[in-house]
Formats: sequence, C-alpha cells, structure tokens
Amino acid sequence: MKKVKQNTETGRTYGGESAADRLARQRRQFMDAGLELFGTIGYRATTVRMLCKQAGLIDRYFYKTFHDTEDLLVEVYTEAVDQIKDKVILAIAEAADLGNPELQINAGLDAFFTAYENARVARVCWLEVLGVSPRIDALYTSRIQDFGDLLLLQGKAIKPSWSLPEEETRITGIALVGAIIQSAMQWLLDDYRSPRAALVNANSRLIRSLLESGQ
Amino acid sequence: MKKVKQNTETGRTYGGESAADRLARQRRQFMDAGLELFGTIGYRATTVRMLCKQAGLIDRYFYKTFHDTEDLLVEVYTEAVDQIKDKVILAIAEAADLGNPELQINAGLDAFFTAYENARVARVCWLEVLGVSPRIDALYTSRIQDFGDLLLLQGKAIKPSWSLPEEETRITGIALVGAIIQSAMQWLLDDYRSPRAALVNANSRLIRSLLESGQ
DNA sequence: TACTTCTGATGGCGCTTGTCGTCAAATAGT
DNA sequence: ACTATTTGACGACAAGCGCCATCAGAAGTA
Repeated sequence: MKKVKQNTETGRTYGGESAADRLARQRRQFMDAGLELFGTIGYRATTVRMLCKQAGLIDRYFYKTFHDTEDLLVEVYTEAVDQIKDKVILAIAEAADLGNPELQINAGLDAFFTAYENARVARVCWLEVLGVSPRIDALYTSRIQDFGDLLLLQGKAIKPSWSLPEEETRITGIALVGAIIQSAMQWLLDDYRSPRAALVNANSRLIRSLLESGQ
Repeated sequence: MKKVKQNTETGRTYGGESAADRLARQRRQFMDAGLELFGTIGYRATTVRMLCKQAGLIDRYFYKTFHDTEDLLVEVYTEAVDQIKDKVILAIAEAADLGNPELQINAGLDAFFTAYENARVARVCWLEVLGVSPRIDALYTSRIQDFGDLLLLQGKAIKPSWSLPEEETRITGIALVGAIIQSAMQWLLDDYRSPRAALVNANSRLIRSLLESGQ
C-alpha cells in the first residue's frame, strides 16, 4: 500500500519547477496542441496520441489534467472566445472617447474580425464545436447569447430610445451575431479573400440600419 | 471466371421489383436512415453498421450505392437543402400575388422556419455538415451563397433602387442568411421554445430596415 | 425440374482507438 | 550515497471500426 500521490501539494520540484508549475506548463502545452490540431485537421480527427506528440508529452499527463479530448476542446474553445470577447469590449471602450457611435461599432467589428483572422481559432470556434455533444452545444449557445447581449447593450448605449418587442429582443441580438459570424465563416472558408474592411462595413451598415429604423 | 455483374441493366427482377427499382428503394432507405441517425446521434457517431441496421439492409447494398458515410451525408444534406429552398421559393412566389413586399418576405421566412421545425433536418444542415472535410465545406459555402443570392435578388425585386458597394453586396447577402440561420439554430438548440412568429418578425424587421436605409 | 441470381446472416481480417502497466534513466530530498 | 519521486519510451489489451468472404435459402428463369 504505497502512496502514489502526486498532488499539486504533495509533489516535489523537478527540473527546477514546482509540482504546480509543471502541471500548469503541461496544461498550456496541451492547450496549444489542441488549438493547433483542432484548428487544422479538426476535432474528430484528433487523437490523444497526436495531442501528446504535438505537445511533446506523454498520455499520462494528458489524463492527469483532462478527462477527454472533448474536455480539452471545451477549454480551448472557452479560452479563445473569452479572449476575443475581451478584445472586442476593449476596442469598443477605447473608441468611446471619439464620441461617434458609428466609429464605436466599427471598432468592435474590426477587433472581432482581426481576432478571427487566426484560422485555427476561427475553425475551432465555428466549425469544430458544433454538434459534438449536448454539453458543448449548451456552451456554444450560451456564448452566442453573451455576444448577442453585448450587441444589444451597445445598441441601447448608442441609441437609448431603441426598443423592440419583448420576445424579439433576444432573437434580434442573436440574429445580428449570426450575421457577423456567418460572413466571417464564409471569409474563413474562402481563404480570407475579401478585405477585412468590407466585412466591417457590411455588418456595420446592417447594425446601423436596424438602429435607425427601429425607433 | 464467372460474371458477377449486377448492374442496373443486367439485373433481373426480384420480389416484384426491377433491379433499378431495388437500387432506388435501397438508396431511399439509406437516405432515411442517414437523416435519422445524422440528425439524432450525429454524423461522427454514426457507423456503417448502424446505418444498415436502421435501414434494414446489409452493408453490401450500402457500398453498392455510397462510397462512404461522408458520401451519404453529402446526399442527405443536399436533398434537405434543395427541398427547403424549393419551399421558400414557392412561398415567396405565392405571396407575390398579394402585392405587399413585407408579406412576401414574411412568407419566405415562415416557410424557412417551418421547414426547419424538423429537428433532424436542422441538425444535419447546421451542426453536422460543418468541419467534416474540405469537400463538404465547399458544398456548404456554395449553398449558403445560393441562399444569400436568393435574398439579394428578392430585395432588388422589392426595391429596385436598392444598391450596395460592389464588394459588400455578396457579404451582405451572406450576413442576412447568417442572421436567419443563427436565430434558427439557437431556436433548435433551445428546443423550439420561442413561437415561430417571433423568429419571422425579428428577421423580417432586420431585412426591411436594411432595405429602407440603403437607398 | 435444373440452374442462376439475389438476399440476409454470420464471422473474420487488419487497423486504430483509448487506456493502462512496465521499466530504465533522470532528478530531488536526506 | 541512498531512497523516493518523476519522467519518457515502449508495449499490450479489449473494443470498435470499415470492409470483405462465405453460405444457406429464397426468388426468378429456362
């Protein structure tokens, strides 16, 4: 009955790293490997062996941090979406100083499309997470909803008089997010052929026209 | 060296069916099985064995008609999308008699959302086809583009003076399709909780506001 | 009736997968 | 120096996969 513990707390240092540091580094290596593989060959084609080879680690350390490849997908997706949401919020906030609502919308959209010029991130966020499991479906819908709410909030901020029928508000926010995502998705699948400004302008016009009409 | 031919032409009748009839029936059985399984447990979880069990046939007949499960997915997806596109076009054409552009838009949207109240179809068209292979990605983008063009054409028909910068026209069409799809997707993943009319109205407003503003 | 074609059932082949165990070498604590 | 922990390399295992071959019986054909 030997203790086989290798907890974060009981573990000793190795290679100049504490147990916690090693765990964190391994996690990061697997996250990077996940983004790389999920974003290129795709989630369903990615195996544990491949992830380990890409990360330069062995499977024991994968199972120590993640339960599944699905588990890893959840974390890679969440990290990517959260980072992009932060960038968009930051861009909108910075543009607020200009006092021009249109420039604010454009700044947010530009930050969004710029972030998704990383094809791996784009592929994971839009092509790979869909239809994997009910758990991930729920995660996806919640993130889309978040973005929709952000858009609605921004719309209200720009034009306080703007209002829609109760039941259609949420749907409209989601629809706007869908417009942005779909154009970005086609952009990705078309090897980013159009200039980013065209994407920004087309979606900006769509949002502005809705804000102007619905008074 | 026996001839093992069982071509459509050389085959004889069996069970009261000609060789061509049998092939067509088997194909239909596999198409139905494909929609059922792809639309419930998902494409990546579906195996040839399952499809055969669901279709009530054995694998020999699967390989006679399809090369892959991916092959079957392509055909199931194409059939579904084509049928829905036909329904939408028909609904728009029928509403043309009323002479009211708004009613025409609503009729098309209502036909669209009605068709996608079939969760299996919706799941195949939006959650399962994405990120499977470059071949299917290309098929998907082309169908989205088709729908976008249909929308732009309809917009021009309703308001001939409507025009956008060259490069942003296609993108705008895709964005509108994205708005419709995303709201429908969230509808699906939310177990169709909202009334269909809310979806129709929210998207109709979005389209009309764009038509009105862009003059 | 004899012969050929078609069908469903069954099992097997080679391969890949997730997962676990073993073992020698490297490192750290005492 | 001695012991315990950590590491990477390697192999093994059952399970499931696509795919193919075989075989008895049903259904047509002559």
